Amino acid sequence: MGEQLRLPGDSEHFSIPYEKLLNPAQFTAVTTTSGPLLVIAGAGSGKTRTLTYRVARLVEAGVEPDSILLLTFTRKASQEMLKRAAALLDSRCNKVSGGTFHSFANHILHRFAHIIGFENGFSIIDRTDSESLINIIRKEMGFGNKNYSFPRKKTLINIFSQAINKAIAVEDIIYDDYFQFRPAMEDICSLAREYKKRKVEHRFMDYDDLLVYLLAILKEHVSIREELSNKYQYIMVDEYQDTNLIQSEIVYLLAGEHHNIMVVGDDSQSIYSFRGANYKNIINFPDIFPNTKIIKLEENYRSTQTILNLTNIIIERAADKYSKTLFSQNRHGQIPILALTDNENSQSLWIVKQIQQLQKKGVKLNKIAVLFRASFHSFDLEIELGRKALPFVKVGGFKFMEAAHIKDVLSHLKIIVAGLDKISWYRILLLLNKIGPKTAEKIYLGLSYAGGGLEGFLTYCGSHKIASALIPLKELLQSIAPDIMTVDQLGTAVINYYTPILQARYDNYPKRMKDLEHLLTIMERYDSLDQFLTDMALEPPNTSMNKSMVADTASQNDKLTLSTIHSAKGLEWHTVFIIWALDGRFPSVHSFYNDETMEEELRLMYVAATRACSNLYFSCPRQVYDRSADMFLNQPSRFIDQLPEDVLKISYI
DNA sequence: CCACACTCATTTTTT
DNA sequence: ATGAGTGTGG
Repeated sequence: MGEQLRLPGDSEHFSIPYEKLLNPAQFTAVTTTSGPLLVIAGAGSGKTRTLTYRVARLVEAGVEPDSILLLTFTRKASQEMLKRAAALLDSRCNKVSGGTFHSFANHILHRFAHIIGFENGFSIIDRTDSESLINIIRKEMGFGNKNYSFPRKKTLINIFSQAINKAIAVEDIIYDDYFQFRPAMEDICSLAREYKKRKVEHRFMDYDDLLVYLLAILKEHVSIREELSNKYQYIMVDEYQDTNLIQSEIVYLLAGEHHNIMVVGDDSQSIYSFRGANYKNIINFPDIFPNTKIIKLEENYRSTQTILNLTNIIIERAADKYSKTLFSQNRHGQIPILALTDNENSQSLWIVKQIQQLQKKGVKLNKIAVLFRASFHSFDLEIELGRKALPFVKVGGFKFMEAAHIKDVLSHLKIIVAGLDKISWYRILLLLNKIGPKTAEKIYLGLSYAGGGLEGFLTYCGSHKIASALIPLKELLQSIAPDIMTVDQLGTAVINYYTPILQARYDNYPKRMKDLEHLLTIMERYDSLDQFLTDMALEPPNTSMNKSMVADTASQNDKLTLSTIHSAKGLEWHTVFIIWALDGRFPSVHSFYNDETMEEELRLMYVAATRACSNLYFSCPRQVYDRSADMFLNQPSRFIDQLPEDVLKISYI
């Protein structure tokens, strides 16, 4: 265990001077290539750097690139790391297997789909699709019309998803966390069963299914598990604190044959429990893999010591953690400031003023970020920024792929690939005049009776009234030849057809039209419609502007960032503003009576504050009334309240 | 019976 | 900016 990989040459023959370029802890992490390894990487401690060098090291030592598996939180992260590794060493690093758990699962399941009963493949449905399907079923089964309250579709999918990701029965989730829906328990459970059944019938997989089926295959088919484990001889998992139970089991089985498994993470930065992430995975890792070597990276290369003094205090209050204290060589810096303002708007104005002053001092806008707990927290600020013509990009919150008009266009494309996709047919049909839910159901039944797909639909004839309503759609689908047309030709055809509908439905259609043009430019890069749709479900672009596609002029790149804290994970800025640092907003009132949720809010504040390199500001209005909780919020966030003057300065605006 | 226009409420975080 | 619920009119 812990023995170093020795291959022809040994260390003096490595072309990269690892020892010189890394600090001692990083160097040990990079050169410990066999056996289980847990790296606790504090914020800004060079985690990405360590992973990158480790990939290069393995490849340089002669390991086949595609037998290295690098699992990351976003595909962007893995591409970035492999790109950097390739720049360090050579292009072999680009052949390393990598991606998110979900994209990896998709890749494997594609190969073994027949084993789990998906002989004809499957398509991936995103969260909104799941919601629509649940809603369709709910209406069919007549739930929600009774005298007790029934959860809305968002809540339902949350319940189902938590049940799966935490391996808890739906009944128990309701009993523990959704007490108000206990009268509807029976209905909810049968809805859950029906949802599961319906997904199989339609060959749909939601995000959770990807992981569940992968785990099932690994568990039940020893030969496949061994084959995969032998193929992926070196496994690395980034952001391990945000994995859930299923993911940790997948990792365990994949590493089963060799235990060459390195996980990197920071239990203090676990912020995804709402989707089943469990920071205990990282705490328990050494128990699951005996003889785990543990390395802590504690030197911070990002922030000044004045910022770390504050963040260390914040995280000290966390109950259960690998204790670590970050330190920086950068001793001097400005003490973080908490600004108390009269109300929400004066908070926005204060932020704008600070940003303008920073600009005068020569700080570029793209070095500044405003972070917040929930995406609607920035609405007022967005208006003020607009007034002062300060350009910004917003990350997180409402997503490009979830906008109604994008989903509309995608639905038309989906029925070309999967002719019986009920979710998409519904969506398309409801766009037409004279067609509501009932008629849509009728048409759907008719076209599936006729064999489904384009042909089924084209041969379907309903009553006169229905037939005339369907004429434009039939014309579109008649003109489409999926085998001959390119992906963007198909997209163009659909968008041309959809444009009049868009104009009739939305006052702001020019803006939405631009989004559709953007969608087309993405489609141009694909030569398989199926692949395009899969990627849109698995790795949707999360801002409406894709940086790599815009010419890199200085002015276009120099924008302020507005971001949810979740979306800011792993990033850093010269100056960071954390707005709404108000007790009740952050932490949110929803977490007041739940210790575990409160702990997570604390970690979230830690993540936010550790994004800052030089300047860190908090702000909050002195008092606001919260209607839903029926209380006045008038205390700064408990995570930064009552701190000594030399750690946090308070400023009354 | 069914579509549609209108109202009101409601928003944590996301692969 | 959407979703659910309600009343009207076809």
